[in-house]
Amino acid sequence: MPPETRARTFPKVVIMRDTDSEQSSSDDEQEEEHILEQEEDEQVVSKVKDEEASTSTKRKNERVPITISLKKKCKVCKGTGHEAGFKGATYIDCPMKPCFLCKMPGHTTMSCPHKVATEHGVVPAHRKHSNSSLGYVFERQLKSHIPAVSSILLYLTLIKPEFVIPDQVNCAVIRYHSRRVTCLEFHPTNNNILLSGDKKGQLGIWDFEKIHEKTVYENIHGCILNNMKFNPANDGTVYGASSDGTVSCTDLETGISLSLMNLNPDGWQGPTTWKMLYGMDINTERGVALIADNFGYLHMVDMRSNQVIGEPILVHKKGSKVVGLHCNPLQPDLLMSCGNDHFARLWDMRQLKAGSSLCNLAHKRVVNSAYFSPQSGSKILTTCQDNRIRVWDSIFGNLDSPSREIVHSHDFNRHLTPFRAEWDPKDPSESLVVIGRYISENYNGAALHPVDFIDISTGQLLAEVMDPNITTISPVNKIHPRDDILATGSSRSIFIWRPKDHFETAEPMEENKIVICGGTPGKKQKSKFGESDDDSDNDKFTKKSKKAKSKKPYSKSASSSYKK
DNA sequence: AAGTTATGGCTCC
DNA sequence: TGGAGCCCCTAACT
Repeated sequence: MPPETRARTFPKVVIMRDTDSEQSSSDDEQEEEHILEQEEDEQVVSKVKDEEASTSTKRKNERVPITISLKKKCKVCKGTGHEAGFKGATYIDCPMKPCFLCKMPGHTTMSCPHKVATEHGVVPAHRKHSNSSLGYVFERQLKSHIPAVSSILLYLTLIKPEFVIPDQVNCAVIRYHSRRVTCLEFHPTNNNILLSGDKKGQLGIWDFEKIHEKTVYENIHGCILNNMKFNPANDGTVYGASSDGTVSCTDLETGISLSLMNLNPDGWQGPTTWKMLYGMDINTERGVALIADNFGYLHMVDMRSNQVIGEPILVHKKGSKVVGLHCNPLQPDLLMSCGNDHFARLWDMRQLKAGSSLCNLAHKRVVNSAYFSPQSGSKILTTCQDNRIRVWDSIFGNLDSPSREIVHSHDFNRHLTPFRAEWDPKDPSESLVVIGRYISENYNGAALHPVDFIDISTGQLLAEVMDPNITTISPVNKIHPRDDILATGSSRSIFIWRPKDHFETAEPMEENKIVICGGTPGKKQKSKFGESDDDSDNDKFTKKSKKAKSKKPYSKSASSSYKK
């Protein structure tokens, strides 16, 4: 499928704004004065209009002293002469602050070299070939697992497959959850089932083919469901790690849940003692669930006996949150953790004790996620709050510094679920990655937050998918393990995306399927999504859009923009 | 319909 | 090492 070029409309707008803001922000004093004068003029005209039109001629001469107090004041730096904030759908940065995107001083987001980048800013690798301790420990074992795979992978990396980007919303459940979505997981064997967790601790199960088949289990956790994982031995149950300090094992059919671990048996004793669980993964070989808390500790639960194993192990700075755990897909004894101490760390499960990490990957800020590549397990992908995605091309190479740093806007507002770059598990070249974008784009006058597809071998932005109906930020994304499907969690809603092809080749003008759930309809969503809100009451949870017309926004134009 | 709130991390002392 | 105060693109509620 030939890649499309990006719609020209909004970069144009951006560039014009860009020029404006550049002038006002970076010119020398002389010019600045001139600009201020202009601004004052504008202000005065309106002021004069408002006040006394009759004396306007007389006032004209007194303009300068009056208007000084009317100068634009920046709400960010409180300085004068410029203003930060939205101008329509375009956000104008405060020029006194470092770039909001790349964090470097001297320019704003608008003029950032990493913005509107077909190639995001990429720091190239220094390719030293030193052997890490990890190499010694795991290389032989791991490599013996994948001799054929690795050579094929090398080949495929050189000859990249055509990426298939799910760029159009196929169906959605609006206001499905009562709080923002925190995690998504596709069912390991049933292609149509998507699980979702939310900030309240609820677990949603949705069959997105039979879109009305959806359930929410409300009583499994008391607050944020941070991570979910399926038990490979039994895909009828799912494990959950929650900020309520418990690990759950839930039967998907019945919703009956076991609590495998409770770190707060004595209830609430204040914030200094309350334990929360974040990172989680399953070590299949050992039959254990690994869970990490907000005090820096790793816990283990035996999945057969449902008993806690051993004592918690300090894996990150004491008192810091461990937000991510991942077992290597080919060598489950190789574990990676990441957290608020600005590190991602590699561990050997066979000798797991405080301070015994094989390797520590330094980051500038909190690491939201750290994943091994899904097929060979030999690459590492991390998402850090310094607005950079980091890639290590080989765990056997030099791990002192990443192979690439890709600048990408995901430095998140505290009220959002942390962004995590996620691999496409189907991509044999292990280079396609999806991540939601925090910063908005002016898209035909609307500020939208796209979901980005990035080629992490080059840093290239392959596609940015968006939909005029999704006005909220989409921090949670997951690519289907077998189908060309993207699932997005945005605020309380969930969206399923498929490639344009799907709509063209499927039965003509396939109906888009939108289910609107209960709760007070948000203003925005009401107008954007509903044909009307009326009949949502009869079918207290569900609603289906009836006409292709009403889904116009979904059917063309706005969904995607490819870059070559 | 402006104001409120839930919140996390960073910086500064 | 701990707490107060700050913070730039939230979203949903009153």
